Amino acid sequence: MSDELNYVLQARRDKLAALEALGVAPFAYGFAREHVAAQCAALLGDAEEGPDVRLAGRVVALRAHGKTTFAHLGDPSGRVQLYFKKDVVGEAAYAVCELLDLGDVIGVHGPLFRTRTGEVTVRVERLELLAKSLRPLPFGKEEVVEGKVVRHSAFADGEQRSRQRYADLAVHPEVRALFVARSRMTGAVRAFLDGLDYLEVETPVLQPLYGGAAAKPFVTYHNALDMPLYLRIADELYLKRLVVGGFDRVYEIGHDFRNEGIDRTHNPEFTMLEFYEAYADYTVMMDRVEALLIAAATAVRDALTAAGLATDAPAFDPAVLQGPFPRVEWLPALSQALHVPDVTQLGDAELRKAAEHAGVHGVATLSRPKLMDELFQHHVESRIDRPTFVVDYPKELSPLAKPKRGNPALTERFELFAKGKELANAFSELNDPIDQRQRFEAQARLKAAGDEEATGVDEDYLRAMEYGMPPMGGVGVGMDRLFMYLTGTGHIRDVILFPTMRPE
RNA sequence: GACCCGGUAGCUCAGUCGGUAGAGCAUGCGGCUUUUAACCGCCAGGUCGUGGGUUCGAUUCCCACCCGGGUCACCA
Repeated sequence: MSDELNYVLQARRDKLAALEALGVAPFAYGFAREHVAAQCAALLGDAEEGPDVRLAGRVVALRAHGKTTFAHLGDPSGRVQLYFKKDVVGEAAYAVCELLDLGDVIGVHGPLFRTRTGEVTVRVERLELLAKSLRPLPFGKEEVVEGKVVRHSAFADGEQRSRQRYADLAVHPEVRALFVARSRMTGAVRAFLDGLDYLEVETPVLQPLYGGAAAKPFVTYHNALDMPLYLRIADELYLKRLVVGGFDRVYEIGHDFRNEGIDRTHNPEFTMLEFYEAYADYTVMMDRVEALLIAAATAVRDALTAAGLATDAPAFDPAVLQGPFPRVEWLPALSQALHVPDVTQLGDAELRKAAEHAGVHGVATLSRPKLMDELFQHHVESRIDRPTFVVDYPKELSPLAKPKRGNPALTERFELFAKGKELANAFSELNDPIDQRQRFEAQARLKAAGDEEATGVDEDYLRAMEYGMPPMGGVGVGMDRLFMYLTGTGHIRDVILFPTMRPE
């Protein structure tokens, strides 16, 4: 696509000049809006003629008939039809009307009435151009078939919709509604945690050491300090420092950054919720996660319903909105899936055979715990549909969790799965500084051996822990993926306003 | 990283078994004072992703690259 002034763009420039010749300022400073589109139906009621309204928004449909013009004005609340009649608005204003384009931002003033076909309409008496659109928005034509909006020649190129999200939003009310729902979801999560006396905090994005997860970081450089800094891969270690300091319940919603591939479930920067609660173990956190998910689902459902977008997405599913969610234990669930009494009693050969049968790649090189993890993913996780807690992971798979009371081979850890995808991960958090140091040192050895995802020893964090860290439960929830799940969205790009993309 | 698919007008797409391309909508002009995918008529609009090769001739065939999508691999 050329950015040069082609004939379409040139036509808009010509109209701009024509408007200026008429003495119309094409870019205004403001407008005293008094109503929104969605109010109009109620204001008119059953009457044929209604009160005056003052509306502002974008011209989203335009049908000129000579000395009469119909248009639709779109604003955040919806859309309403406009009727311009030369006899009503006058010669001068009608001349402006004839220079309107799809996409122009205008303000109108006039009484409501009902057209012959029954549509609530503004009989425009005054028209103000607020911003001339010099580049055509990719509006598709719409028709209503059996109550549903059918869009023709739509703006369908997913790449361009992501790159030019402003245009995507401008022409797709349902995309706006989706992102409103996302904001409502975040708001509901905040309200939920605030209601439990959690404190929302902000911790460093730029960190001298990265940790709290296994991932490759982004590296940047601070000139004045003359040192590299890492963009955080997790919030965990700073939030737990705050619990040491006496903030018993803290949470943060912010971006983490991981220098990995981009696909339908991965964006290099993504929104993570982490929350930590002193004196709570993982069973308490399970209750929190369940209530939080229900609050999030309710908010999404309400927002989509308000926008007229009721769907069969999980946010509308009673099994999601009510709970309690089933809880299954990791080892028994795997044993049952493999039809064996106890998966831990299987020999290495049997495990490998089972893994191979499940389609796992590189079976020969995998350790026992990793084999079992692969089998679990294939046979259990991927088949979980309704939200389900999986609890008590093998110790080898959960280096950051405390051992399970009464069974040190397991850890007090749970993950929440739904539709085969992980929605939350949580532990009874490790608070033993001696154990923690050993784990850091193991990581440091891996890093020294070339593991890019291993972290180093965080001496400052150990110092904090040595002062005495209360026992606590901690949870991480990927907000993008949670929202994808609740709305049934298949691509993370579609739930992030400006996803990371290569420049054009 | 591997493999597969795609990139043609402002938008959505068709097409050329190799002879520099079409449709619908949008745009422009004319008509129309209750239309709603408005309608009727006319006109215009394209370095066919980029670079190279083969060829008398490439948008079409070949190679490389760029961008996007998908599958797989990798992955707290």
